[in-house]
Amino acid sequence: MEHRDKSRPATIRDVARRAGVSTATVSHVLNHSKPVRRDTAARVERAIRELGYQANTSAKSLASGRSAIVGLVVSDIENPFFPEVTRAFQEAAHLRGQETIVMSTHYDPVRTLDCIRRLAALQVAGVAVLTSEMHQSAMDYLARKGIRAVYLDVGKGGPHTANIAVDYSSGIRQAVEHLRQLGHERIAFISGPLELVSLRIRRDAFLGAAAACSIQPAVIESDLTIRGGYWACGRALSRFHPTAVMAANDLMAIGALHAAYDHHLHVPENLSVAGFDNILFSEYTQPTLTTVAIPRRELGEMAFQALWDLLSGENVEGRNYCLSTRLVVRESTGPAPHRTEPRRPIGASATRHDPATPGTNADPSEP
Amino acid sequence: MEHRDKSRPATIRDVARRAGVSTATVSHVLNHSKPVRRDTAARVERAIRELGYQANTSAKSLASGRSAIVGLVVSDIENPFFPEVTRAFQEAAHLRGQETIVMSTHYDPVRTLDCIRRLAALQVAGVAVLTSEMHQSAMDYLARKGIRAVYLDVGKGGPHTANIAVDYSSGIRQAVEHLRQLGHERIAFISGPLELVSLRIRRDAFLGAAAACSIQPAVIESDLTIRGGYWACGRALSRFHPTAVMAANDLMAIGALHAAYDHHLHVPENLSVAGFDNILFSEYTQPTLTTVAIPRRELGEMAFQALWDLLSGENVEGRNYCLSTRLVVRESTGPAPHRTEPRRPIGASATRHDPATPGTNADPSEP
DNA sequence: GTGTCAAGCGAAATCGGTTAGTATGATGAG
DNA sequence: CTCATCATACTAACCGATTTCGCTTGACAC
Repeated sequence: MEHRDKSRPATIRDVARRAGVSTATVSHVLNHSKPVRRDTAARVERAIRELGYQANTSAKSLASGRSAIVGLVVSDIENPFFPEVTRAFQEAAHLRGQETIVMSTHYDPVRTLDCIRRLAALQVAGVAVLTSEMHQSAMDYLARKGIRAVYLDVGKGGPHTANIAVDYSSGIRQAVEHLRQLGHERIAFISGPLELVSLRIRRDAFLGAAAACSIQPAVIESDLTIRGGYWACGRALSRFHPTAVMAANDLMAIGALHAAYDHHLHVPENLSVAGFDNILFSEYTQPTLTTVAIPRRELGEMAFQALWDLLSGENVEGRNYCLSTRLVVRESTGPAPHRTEPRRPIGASATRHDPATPGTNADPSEP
Repeated sequence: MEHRDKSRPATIRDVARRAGVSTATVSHVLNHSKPVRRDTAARVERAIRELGYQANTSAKSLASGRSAIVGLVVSDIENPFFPEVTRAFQEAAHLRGQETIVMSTHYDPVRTLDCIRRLAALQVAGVAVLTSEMHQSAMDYLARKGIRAVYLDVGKGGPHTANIAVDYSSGIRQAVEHLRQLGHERIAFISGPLELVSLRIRRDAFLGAAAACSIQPAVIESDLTIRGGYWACGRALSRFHPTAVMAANDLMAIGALHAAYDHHLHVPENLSVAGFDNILFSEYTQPTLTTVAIPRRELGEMAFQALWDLLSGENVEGRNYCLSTRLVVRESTGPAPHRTEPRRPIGASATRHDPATPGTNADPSEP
């Protein structure tokens, strides 16, 4: 029971007075910034406990020039991919006594810069930018301000910056080879907007793998949403006649699943579908989705770890980290329909439910 | 081109010097805290622009006693329900120049208190606690520290606190009545852990509505996950033989959909399924999910608005806000199977994929 | 011309920490 | 016994804003 309780919170001076030491000593006990004799430290700690003292973070960061807050910039917090990354990052940060401010850019480079500016104004110690949608100016800005930064998929780390490279190719190659082994020879790739760096990378990985397997590829650009995947798959089916489609993220793959359904195509008997990301829901679609997993928890943890290394080491030249991806085979991929057979069965026998399902489109057959 | 650029960032003193005024005046121009003559203000603003001055937030919050950061505490950032709420909140906050720190409690009251403590240490101006899983002590803590707070579903707002009440009952009643009109008389309710306040509220709403419609209810407790919903639905089917199940959230409803599938039950011909939350994916399940929508954007915006009112007004007695829910009918609910017929069809004719059985079920029309 | 009042502005204290630089006492060597 | 040396702890100058209080000035009434 402290009489201070009812007035304002205890300050470092209160603690110092009660422990019979100076504020400097209290500070050193708190931060282990200089050795303090055991018994002195004990007295200080006791005083801290008795007063329920909690350091004022504003004062701390004003005096020290850095706050105990780090920034995390992601593309889209509503894409189920990111909350998991965020959580892992945040938990790792918490273990080091750092709080995290999360900001979402919605894939817009201008917003990315805005977020970075706002974070800089908060005196954050460091920033992890887990979106590739960003102009060079954003990186320059952080470098100029001396703010440590971790990036995703953007070249090499430099001084005060690290980079995490996701090895999209390996997972995508696995997926393509998997499809090839199942006999697929025409595969459509549903990409996201190709002005986005990370999507160009995925597309190129796909094209590379396809070439290596002598598969005939097609690329359709869409917008990363379920609707976009639906639309793109419909388009691919009518123009390209693939036996399999692969989407650049799971949301679009889910859209593709629906498109197949509306085209009276069984998945995987008549059409194989593969996704990318391995979001939680990919395990619960009908049929469950074959997809390329990118380890989200690891990504979040690695991002913070990289940032922490930059923060704690002096002049650490930024390292480069790498994260691999791998194929997860589920039900949505299967053997390619036999070549000589028509790929699309006719009539009700292909429908999944009651044929009167609304939204059923006319048979999208092509010449 | 400022020569300061290469040294340290400009301070308020630099601005004052350049504008030929005192720091006090600069501060007043910045915060409109006192009237300043137009031409003086113009000089100050010009200096600010020329120096690229950005106020140091740490200093600001140290001096003023509050930071421009607000806290948002949610139950589970990985549940797709919350990112959307978060985003709306964050955008509303941004419009008022506030940054947001989001923390996730995973439905654990102890963590909730921990989050609140950490936020308090950051001198946040206010906190929105959008989880009901919290002990009284957490609210007391905030009250004692004088931190403005907005709560969800916990009684009335008090001094410096507001409350948002979600009207679960209306949406749930709509759902129950909807099912009753379709002829359902035995409905199982898949609840989440009943030690959680918000789930007791939902269960009670369900039981109340069921009683009013003379429906025979059953309640099964589960854990809010897809797996949990799967398990609970299986259990309900074997023990209670419902013609419809309603889940306390969409994730469990999705699990129920899968359970029905594995029990060879068509949805909705043999079993109707309804969810709660209207998460994005409920629109893309197979079949699409009938569910009770709770307006997420509105919730986020309302939460911030309530907080802002508490922050800007003096001594505003906390208001009570209310948010209504409404039923969204999709494909997963349909007429109850005819009473005199067996509820569970036998054999392959009930499977989803085998198409050879159009019209397998009796005409579900009622007498 | 004088008194009153408000508006506009500045000097300086303040917020609660950090951290150089310095003082103190104990210890050991010469 | 004296003087470095070392380990500890203190003094006090910051960090960059806000905010109180008092001073100057000009407008206006009488």
